Amino acid sequence: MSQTWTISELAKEFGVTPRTIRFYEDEGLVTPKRDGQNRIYASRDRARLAWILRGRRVGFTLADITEMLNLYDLGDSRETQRVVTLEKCRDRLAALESQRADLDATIDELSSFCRLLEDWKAGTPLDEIRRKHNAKLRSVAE
Amino acid sequence: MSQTWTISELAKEFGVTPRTIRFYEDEGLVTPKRDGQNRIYASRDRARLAWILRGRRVGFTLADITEMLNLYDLGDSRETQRVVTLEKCRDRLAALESQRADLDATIDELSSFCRLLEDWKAGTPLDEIRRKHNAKLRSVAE
DNA sequence: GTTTACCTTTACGTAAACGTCAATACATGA
DNA sequence: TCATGTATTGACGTTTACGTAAAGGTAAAC
Repeated sequence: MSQTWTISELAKEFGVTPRTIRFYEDEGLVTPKRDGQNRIYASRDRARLAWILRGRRVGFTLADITEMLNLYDLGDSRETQRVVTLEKCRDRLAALESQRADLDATIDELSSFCRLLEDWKAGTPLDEIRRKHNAKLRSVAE
Repeated sequence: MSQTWTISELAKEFGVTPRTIRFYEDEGLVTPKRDGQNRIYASRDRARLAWILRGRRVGFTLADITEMLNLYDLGDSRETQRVVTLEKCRDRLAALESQRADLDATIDELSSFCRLLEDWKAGTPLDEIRRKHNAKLRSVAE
């Protein structure tokens, strides 16, 4: 038989509270089985939970995550339904990749500033540092 | 003299409402000059606004963004202060890069599913598709 | 001069994503 | 059997990030 988990085991593993997991259940994101009145989570629930939390970390709302999980849940093979799913899937991918561009730009800018701070540390005169680093930073920092 | 903008010009350009920009001012994220009682925004404000909105798009809270902008605002050259700033800056970068790993993983998984849908479209029998695509997807989708 | 079109402040409203009791059930070890 | 620990279901509270009137100032257009 395959492995199962209790709510607090998963909560501890993923660093969230049981309340959070129950909330996701209320929202229909996970659907654990029951042992009496206690919830028991199978590996599917665990995987979905991991997916939800990763989605949350990258800034998606639960509504977004719900939609993406629903994409996976497409069970039937109806052609039109599958085509719609594929479309939504591609839209989501486009959003994710646009977000990655934003993320890269943010990383670039912050690491530029980081290098400026490191140079400064070395005791270089201020105007030389200014010459070395572009004007993009100053436009934000004044 | 350098260019300036009104609140609604910036709102329109960045696709937010004036209310949002005023809110950011309340939070101390932008500090426009005044012409009488009307706000006038310089290029510094504009750049900061762009930074804020990009940070928002990648999932940071305004508190996070405030902290990052404060890093830039370091004006004095006190050594200990600068070292602390550099540390925070590196912490932020680590967070951003960890977030990018999450994002990449999400993109990978979603594009895998996308390819599965495309294969299915081609009319391949179901069990062949299952063989072709790994078990990772099924663990979420059942 | 008054309508139109913006701007302003103040203040209460709201949706999302949980936190935090409170009251209760159930198993288990002392 | 009684306490301890963990589970449950409501139900209300909280924070974030603005939305949405309400009530008014100012300046150009008609």
